[in-house]
Amino acid sequence: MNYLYPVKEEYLEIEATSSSASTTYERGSDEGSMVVIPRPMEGLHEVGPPPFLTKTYDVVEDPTTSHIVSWNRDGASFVVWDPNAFSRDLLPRYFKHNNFSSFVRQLNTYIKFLVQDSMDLRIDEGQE
Amino acid sequence: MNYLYPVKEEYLEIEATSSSASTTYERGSDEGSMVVIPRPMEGLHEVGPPPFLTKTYDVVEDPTTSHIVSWNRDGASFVVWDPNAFSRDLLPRYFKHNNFSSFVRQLNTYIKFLVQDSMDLRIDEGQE
Amino acid sequence: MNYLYPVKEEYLEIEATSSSASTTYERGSDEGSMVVIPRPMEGLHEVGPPPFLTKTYDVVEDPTTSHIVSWNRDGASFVVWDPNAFSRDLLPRYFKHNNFSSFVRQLNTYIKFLVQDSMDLRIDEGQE
DNA sequence: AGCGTTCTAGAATATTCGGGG
DNA sequence: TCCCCGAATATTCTAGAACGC
Repeated sequence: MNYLYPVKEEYLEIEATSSSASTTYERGSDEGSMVVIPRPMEGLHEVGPPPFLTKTYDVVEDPTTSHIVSWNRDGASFVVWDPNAFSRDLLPRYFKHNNFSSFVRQLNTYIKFLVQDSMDLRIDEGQE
Repeated sequence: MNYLYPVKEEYLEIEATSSSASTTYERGSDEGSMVVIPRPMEGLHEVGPPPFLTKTYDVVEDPTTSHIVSWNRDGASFVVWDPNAFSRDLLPRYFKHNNFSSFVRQLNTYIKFLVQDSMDLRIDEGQE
Repeated sequence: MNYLYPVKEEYLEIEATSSSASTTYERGSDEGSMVVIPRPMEGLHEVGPPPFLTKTYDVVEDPTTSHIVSWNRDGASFVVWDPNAFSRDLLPRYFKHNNFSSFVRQLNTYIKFLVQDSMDLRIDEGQE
């Protein structure tokens, strides 16, 4: 029922640099949401989740850049610890831009699809 | 009889200096797909796969040009590592043109025939 | 205010070894077309031509890259002498991609807006 | 009678910009 | 630039249509 878009497991290599404020984006409060949902075979034209979500998942998941962005302790949100490095170094690796606001615009676009039933969405400020 | 399952994914490096862009097309996961159907003599009008697919299979298979185009690691897709060389050097060997877009048009045409019952679809990215 | 009249024709030499294919796109026959509209201060929201058209005009105008793309002799069209170099080297300078097909898609999109009253349309072919 | 090649357009997602909470 | 959203343009992928052979 309330689940996130089915996401395929994919891993990419990344790296990063440093500094500044941080922002937290929340996802469903119910435990391990945004996990990979198995896809039934009968869906011929089943498509994966939107590229934006898989890319976002990938960049957050990447352990080599967890000092820039990572899942929160509860696993229900992710935190951008270093927006500058995130914009400058990480975004161009996944998207055709390096604007934090463009990333947020997409996030807001897909939140509505991710929110099922009663999912919360909240933005927190993180501290270095 | 799933020959090939080509699909849409293109990986681009903006700072291309010579030939950095690569394109991935998929095929069915079952091994040995896109084989030529044996034609018994009495079956005069039996036909093999469409010429486009056999040609595509041939060019992807050719080990001497694997630096330009080759099967992906998983064998479920093929990657055009060097679209420029692919268009310029390989397409004319098999087709009456050297336009990448014409090749893609044909790929899209045959996707519908290639899609069978329960094929998986997966996108991989190639790196230079 | 007919800026440009891009159109469809592609001339290809099959035996291309490095960069032999060329493509011609047309513009209106009236001189000085596709100029930037001057913006007076009071017209805060006055807009010039669509970014795509100004960028296209710029790249065609640039005398340092006329061996890759330039106006045709009659000035009514422009020719992409070297599509490979155009895609690889020039497109990324102006756009967020290096795909010739994406450029062509935009051209086709703006054709409808560029066509005015009774503009002539003519296709020329360029030779290396 | 398709099959191939070309040109153009539809559709979906992505990026930018600006306005209203 | 705090956050979210609508809208316009951009980029990608796929398909329609015309034409030739």
